[in-house]
Amino acid sequence: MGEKVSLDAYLTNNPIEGALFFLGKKLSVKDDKGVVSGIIFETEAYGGAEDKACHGYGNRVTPRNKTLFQRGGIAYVYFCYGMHYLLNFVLGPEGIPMAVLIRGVWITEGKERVRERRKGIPEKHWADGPGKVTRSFGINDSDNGVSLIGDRIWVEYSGIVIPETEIKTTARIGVDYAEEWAKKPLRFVWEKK
DNA sequence: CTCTCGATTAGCT
DNA sequence: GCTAATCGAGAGA
Repeated sequence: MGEKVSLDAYLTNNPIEGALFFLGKKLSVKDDKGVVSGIIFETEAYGGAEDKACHGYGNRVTPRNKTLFQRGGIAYVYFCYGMHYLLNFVLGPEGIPMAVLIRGVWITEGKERVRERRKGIPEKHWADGPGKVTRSFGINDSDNGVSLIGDRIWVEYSGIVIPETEIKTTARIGVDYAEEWAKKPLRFVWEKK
């Protein structure tokens, strides 16, 4: 079992640094039936207040996004498209809206549990999208604001060091409305060779 | 109060 | 590649 990622890693004020940092790390979520874990392979960087694709754009605080303005090290979970929960890791000091969207995870532990939750879906597609990640891990709005260094959700060092050549950088997905921010290269995918 | 649309997914053509 | 599914947040009246 790897060392748990401590609070310091979440307090960066650079969302790109955060998004790259969490690639290759191991995410775990525990409930009364056990633990599901997996390696994060796709992330996107959001924030701060200038990012038109970020829910905290212009420092606009609303009931939904207030978690995003809290200090890093907690989960920002929100409901989207009427049917999906999306998981983010909040970054930075209090007052600055920054986060990493967790878009893809390779499930490594608790597979029986995920097989049940993702019934009928091939393993390859269990968690290869942000809404699929939350379904595989059983995350919902009750996890909004939960610590990422706690007993429910946590992240560990996996021992993996990803060669820079295996990290693909692209524009973020689904943010076409964000004008010039829609095209910025803030999505990071580990394409394992 | 009303209306629009979204940090998506799965299934079909 | 195309689109139905599905509903709450947020903005404006």
